[in-house]
Amino acid sequence: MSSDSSYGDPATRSRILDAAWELVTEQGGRFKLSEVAARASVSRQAVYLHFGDRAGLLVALVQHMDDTLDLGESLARVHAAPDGASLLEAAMRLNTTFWAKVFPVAQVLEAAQHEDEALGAAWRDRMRFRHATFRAMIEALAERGELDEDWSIDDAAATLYAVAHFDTWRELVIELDWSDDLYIASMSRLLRRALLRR
Amino acid sequence: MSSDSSYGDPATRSRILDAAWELVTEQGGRFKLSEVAARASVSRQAVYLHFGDRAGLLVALVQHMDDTLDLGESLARVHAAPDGASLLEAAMRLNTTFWAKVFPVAQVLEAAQHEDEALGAAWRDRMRFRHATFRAMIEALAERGELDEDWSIDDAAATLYAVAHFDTWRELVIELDWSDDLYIASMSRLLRRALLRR
DNA sequence: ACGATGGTTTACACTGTGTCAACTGCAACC
DNA sequence: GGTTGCAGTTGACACAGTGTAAACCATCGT
Repeated sequence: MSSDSSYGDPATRSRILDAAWELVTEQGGRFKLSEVAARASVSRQAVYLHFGDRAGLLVALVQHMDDTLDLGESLARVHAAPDGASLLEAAMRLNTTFWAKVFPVAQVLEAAQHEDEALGAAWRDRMRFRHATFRAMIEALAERGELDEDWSIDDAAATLYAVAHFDTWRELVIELDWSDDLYIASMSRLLRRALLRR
Repeated sequence: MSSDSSYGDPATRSRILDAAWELVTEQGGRFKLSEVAARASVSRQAVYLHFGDRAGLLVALVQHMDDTLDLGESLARVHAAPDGASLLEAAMRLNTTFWAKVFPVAQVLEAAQHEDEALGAAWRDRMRFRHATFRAMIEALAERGELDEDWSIDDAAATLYAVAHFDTWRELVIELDWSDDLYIASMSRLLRRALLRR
């Protein structure tokens, strides 16, 4: 059972987490806990002491994902955009750098979320946070009168969130080998035309 | 290794496949081959004889996915739409019924595609087919002069494909609990405004 | 000197995958 | 009618990876 959330030396915990991150990046979901331990120069049991079990480690990885990326600052810059079109473009630029950084891990976590209760909850929680930030953007647009009246705030926010989600990015940038610029250009064109008042 | 593609009685093979489909629907990726065998009233070894290994079974499931859904007819109806807006709406209607049917299985397959070479190839192949059908729609729009000149055919097709992909649908309909109608309305509004000439 | 804390080492039980070999049941076929 | 061959069964086994348990060691604060 995914036990103790805080146990032992934080430094050790962090080394295990980093090792796990690397291994997931390299091998996807097939990584073994013994490998994680070896990579972190720690016994396999230390992993169990810190994270309880495999799922517990993955849950910790979800947190780690956001911690390494200080989104606060970047988001502030997005919100500073002068008009709707450039706000959407800035959002898509942040989006692609975000996914580029976390994508190997995000892929595994999203896949594994249905195998474990706690992991699913942690992942959904992060996604709710994302949804909220996109909603804030839509609200800003609406307040400035830039959101087209065809859209309700709820629907626009959800649509933006869903379209900016992981898989869409992965299909375009990874599978179809799009450049960041092409992704940013196409997605912001899509969103600008769809959401903004003409 | 994922051996013989054709061995033994097709009826037995089909029963195993159906059993696997059911179990994936119920339990996601956690299903055991022994359960599949039991459900199909067949020995566990029969599963190995027919599909080689776990991955081989999943690959067969990918095919099974499209076989059970005769898309040809539905696609013809979509293409019969009189104008761009109704074509996009019909496409999104087909899209939501399609994903609704296959989503538990698609979820597992998409997640597992990175664990196995052959499975990944099979899945990518199906997705390439999807991409091609969406591209055909964009080409039809372009020929009728309904595609806005802001878009190249390639970019429009890829964007449409990516936006209509599995995850976007899942986030909206499953996670946010949208109705089919709301999905269809929002997505076709998004696409109509973004892609069609004003 | 002492006990608590953080970690190691060794050992083991359990589950699910994949493989093997020997056997059965049932056709079709000369 | 016996032979051949295919489809599937049965039972046994090796192997990997997860998770648990107990005994042990090192170090630090008091």
